[in-house]
Amino acid sequence: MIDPVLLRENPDVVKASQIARGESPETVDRALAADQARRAALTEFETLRAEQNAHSKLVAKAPKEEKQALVAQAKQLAERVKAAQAAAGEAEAEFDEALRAIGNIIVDGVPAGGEDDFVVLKTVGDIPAFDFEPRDHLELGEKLDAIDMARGAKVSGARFDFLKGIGARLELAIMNMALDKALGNGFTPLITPTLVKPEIMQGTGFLGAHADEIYRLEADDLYLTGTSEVALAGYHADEILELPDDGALRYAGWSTCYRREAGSAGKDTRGIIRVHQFNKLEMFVYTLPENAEAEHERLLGWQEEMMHALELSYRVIDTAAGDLGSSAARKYDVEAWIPTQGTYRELTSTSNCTTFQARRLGVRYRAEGGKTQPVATLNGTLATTRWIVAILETHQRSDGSVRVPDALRPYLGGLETLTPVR
RNA sequence: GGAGACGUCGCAUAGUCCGGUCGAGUGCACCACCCUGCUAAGGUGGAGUCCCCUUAUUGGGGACCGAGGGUUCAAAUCCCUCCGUCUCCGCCA
Repeated sequence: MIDPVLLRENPDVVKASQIARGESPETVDRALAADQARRAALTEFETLRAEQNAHSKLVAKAPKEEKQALVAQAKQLAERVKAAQAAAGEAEAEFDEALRAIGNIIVDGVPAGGEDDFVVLKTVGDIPAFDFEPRDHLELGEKLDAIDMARGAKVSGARFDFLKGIGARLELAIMNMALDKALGNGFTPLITPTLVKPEIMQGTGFLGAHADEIYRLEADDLYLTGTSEVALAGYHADEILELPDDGALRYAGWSTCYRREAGSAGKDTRGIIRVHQFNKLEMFVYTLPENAEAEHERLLGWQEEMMHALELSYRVIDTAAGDLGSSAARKYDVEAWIPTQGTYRELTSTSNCTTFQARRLGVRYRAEGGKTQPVATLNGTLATTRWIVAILETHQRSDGSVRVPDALRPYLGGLETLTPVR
C-alpha cells in the first residue's frame, strides 16, 4: 500500500499516478475522506479510553465502601467506550479498504496508458533469418521427443504438458544456468513453498484485480503461488531487517508456478507458451528505497546477460502504467523474438515495487536515527520454462535439429546439438 | 490419527493457580557515559513495535503478552475457537 502520509500531504501526486494508470482520481478523494473520518473516530475512542483507564485506577485503589458507586460510574463509561471502539474499528477498516484500492505511485517516466502504450527502450540482436520454413516450438519439441502435450492433457487437462527426455534436461539446464548467474552475483538461493496463506498472498498484491488468476485450495484456505515472488516477499514479513553494507538482500527463488489463465481462453493454446504449471527462477531483492531504481537497472542487466548467453534476439519494453499491476511502480519486460509468430514475446519481467509491498508486509529497516522505514522490494525473472520456446525456434536448423548455444552446453553435458528422433 | 506440555518486550525467562499495585520483573545481548589499563570486569543511565493528538525539538494519549472472540467496571492472568512449537504413542514412508 502507499504511504498514508504521502496521501495526506501530497494527494495530487497520488492522483496523477492513478490517472496515468487509467484509474479514477476519486479513489484518492475517497481515501482522504476515509482517513479524516478514521482519525476523528480514533481520537474520540482514545479520549474515552484514557478516561476509562484513569477511572479504572481509581476503582482499584478505592476503599471498599466507595467501590460500589465508582463501579456503577465505570459501567456507564464502559458502554460509551465500547461504542466508540466499534466506530473506530469500522472507520479503520473503511480507510484500509480505500487505501488498498490505490496502486503504487509510478516512477517518473513510466508511460501512461494501457497494455499497448508501452515504450520500446531497446532492441538487441538481428531477427533470425531462415532459408527454410521454420518449425514452431511444439513441432520441434515433438520431433525431439521433448514436449508431450497430448499426454499432459490426458493426465491433467488443457494447458498441461510433460517435458520429456531432452526437454526435461533443457529446462533443468536453463534453470541451473540462471542459478549460477544468480550465485555469481551474490544471490542466496531459496527453494520456496508454493502454497501460501491468504495474508501473504494479499500482502504481495496478487489478490486484487487478478484474483481469478490464482488457484485456491478451499479446504485448507491456501493459495498456490503463480511465482516464488510471493513466498520471497513473505519471507521477511513483519521483520526489521539488518541490511548488508551494500544495502541489498538478494534471493533467488526456485519454484514451480501455477496460473489459472482464467482470462486467456483461446490465447496461446498451442504448445508450452501459456500453461498452468511451469518452473521459474526468480530474483528478489530487499533494498534501501533510495537504491531501488539503480537495483532495477541491475536486475534488467542480469536478465539481458541471460539473453546474450542464450543468443536470443530481444527487446526491452517499459510497461505502461495501466499494465503494471498494483504493486509495481515500474516494470520492464524482456521480450524475445519468436520466429514462427513473427513477434516478440515476454520471457522475463522485472518490477520495482518500491516500498509498496514492504509496507503491506511489514518489512522494515532502521534508517538514520533508528527510525524504522519500509524497505523497497524488487523482483525479476532469470529463467522460466517458456524460454524453451525461444531457444528451440531461434536455433533450429532445416533438418529439425537445434543448435545448443555455447553457454548452455556445460549444463547439458557438453551437448552441441539436439537431434530429432522422429 | 490419539495423549500431553507449551507460546510473554532481540534471546532466555518471571508473572497466570488467588483479575486491578503488570506494558510487564530478572539475566544475556545492545547503546551512551563513567571507572579502569589490558584482550575483560565493574558502575550509572537508556533502550520495543504500531498508531493518534500536539510541538521547531520537547510533550501527552491509545493499542499490542501467538491470533481472534467472550466474561468483567477492569484480562498477560478467567472462558471459547483457531494457529504454531515440542514430547510420547499409533500409522505411513
